[in-house]
Amino acid sequence: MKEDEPRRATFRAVADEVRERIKGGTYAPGTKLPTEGELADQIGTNRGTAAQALRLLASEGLIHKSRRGAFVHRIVTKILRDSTSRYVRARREEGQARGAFEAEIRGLGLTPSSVTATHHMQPPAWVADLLGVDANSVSTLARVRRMLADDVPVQLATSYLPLEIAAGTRLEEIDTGPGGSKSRLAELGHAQALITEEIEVRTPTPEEVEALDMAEDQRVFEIAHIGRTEDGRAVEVTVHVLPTHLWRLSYSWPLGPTH
Amino acid sequence: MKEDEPRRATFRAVADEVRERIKGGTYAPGTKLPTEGELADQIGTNRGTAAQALRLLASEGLIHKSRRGAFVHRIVTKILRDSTSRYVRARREEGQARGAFEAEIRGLGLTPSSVTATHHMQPPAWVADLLGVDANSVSTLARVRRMLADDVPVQLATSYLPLEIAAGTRLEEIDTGPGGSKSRLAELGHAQALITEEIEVRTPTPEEVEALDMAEDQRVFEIAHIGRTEDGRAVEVTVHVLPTHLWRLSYSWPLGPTH
DNA sequence: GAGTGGTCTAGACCACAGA
DNA sequence: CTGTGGTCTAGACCACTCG
Repeated sequence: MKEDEPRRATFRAVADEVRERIKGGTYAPGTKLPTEGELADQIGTNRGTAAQALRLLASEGLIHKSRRGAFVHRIVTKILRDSTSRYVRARREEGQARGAFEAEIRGLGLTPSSVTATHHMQPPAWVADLLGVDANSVSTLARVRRMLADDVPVQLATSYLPLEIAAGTRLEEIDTGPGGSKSRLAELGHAQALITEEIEVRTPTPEEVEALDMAEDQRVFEIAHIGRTEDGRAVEVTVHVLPTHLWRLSYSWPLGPTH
Repeated sequence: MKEDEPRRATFRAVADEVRERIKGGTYAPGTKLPTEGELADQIGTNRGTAAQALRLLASEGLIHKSRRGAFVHRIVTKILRDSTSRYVRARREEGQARGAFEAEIRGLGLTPSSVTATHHMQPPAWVADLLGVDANSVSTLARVRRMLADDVPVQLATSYLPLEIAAGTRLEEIDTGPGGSKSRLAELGHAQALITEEIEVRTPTPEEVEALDMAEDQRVFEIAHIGRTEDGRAVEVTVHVLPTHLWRLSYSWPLGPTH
């Protein structure tokens, strides 16, 4: 025998077991799981090991822990963010007013909601650099959104727009109207022609843990979305933060001749 | 006082401290860190807590643990994978022969290398479905690659090509020649016109933990890359697996009129 | 006040790698 | 053989939430 299995650690085996039950439907979404103590008794180990198993599942986003106990996460499927088509007008109108996000959530049979706030603020240095505005003064309008699906927070997004463009326009209002901010920018003479998105995965900040109701050892996508006009000037920078266990991202593009 | 800080857990504080030293350069890449026992003594706690701190850093990909101790990871920067431009001919030739990957790694001053193998194999069901081949027989050519940067494994990729297209061609060979498999497919009358990439983040499988030399609680990007011809037929499916702590992804695309 | 998870302590045994 | 991390045990105290 060439392969001697190194023995599956107890906490991993327990996690595997519970994971199967969740994916198999034995534990439905929203169900309360056994407490750490109960689980420890059931599997004949101590609380520390049971806790380790649950922590593993929580870090994967399968379960949600609170002071009241551990529960199967209410959203088990992944939401698709089709980045390429979500800014196309026809697509945005499918889901009505608030745009691409609503369509994405309704597509799963969930109910979207969101809270938006706007501020005038000093932008992060890298954003100021991109937008060509002053990094040391209040030079941008920030549109901050928190989005939910069936009351589960699923995304945070902050858009930065140069105040010299956005000040006093409908972009300052909570509802930017049909087509959203991209349409308003276009009307103001700043139609976007090229989009770039850069994606990283990292651990959430304490604020994100709070706002997205997640565990510190989960991960988020940080998507830096940059909109540029025909002449190459960046007129919008949006930072999207999404728990990785809730989303799939999709991109499509045409490929020119390869030879 | 409205905000009473809930006290930073010891293991998090220790992790913060070590993280700072790594990012600040006090601990250079490749340096050996204190052992769990030493660390515990230094901070006046026990081994379990020190281990918890190091485990946190390892899960972030900042350090690498082995039986010989914990070391600062040899690659601290993130490698940029510019998905949109990496398949453009001009870009691929910058880095020479093996294509986009070489350019990405050399751009960071690292030395790329890779190992490739090819097999005839039965494809996963979803791949068979996309390619329109039989899921229950040996219907695809699989090109399996393991890529390294300065001897650190950084990516696994498996390409599936329909055997009816690839059998007996240069696509079966280890080196597919200038321009890579996309160019060979084009020469065979299957030029790709539309690319789709779908991205998820998940925990690595045991095989990936082994092949990528990572910890079980780190994360990988799984990128499903699909190449379609002008008439919409999928002729190539490649699954890329990349540790999230080593890569940034970038996509760009033109935006049509928004109003 | 009782239940629950978050964290810490102070031990223990094991497998594996290097000397 | 020795040092190291991987894991487990069996306790403990705390803060928060609920009834």
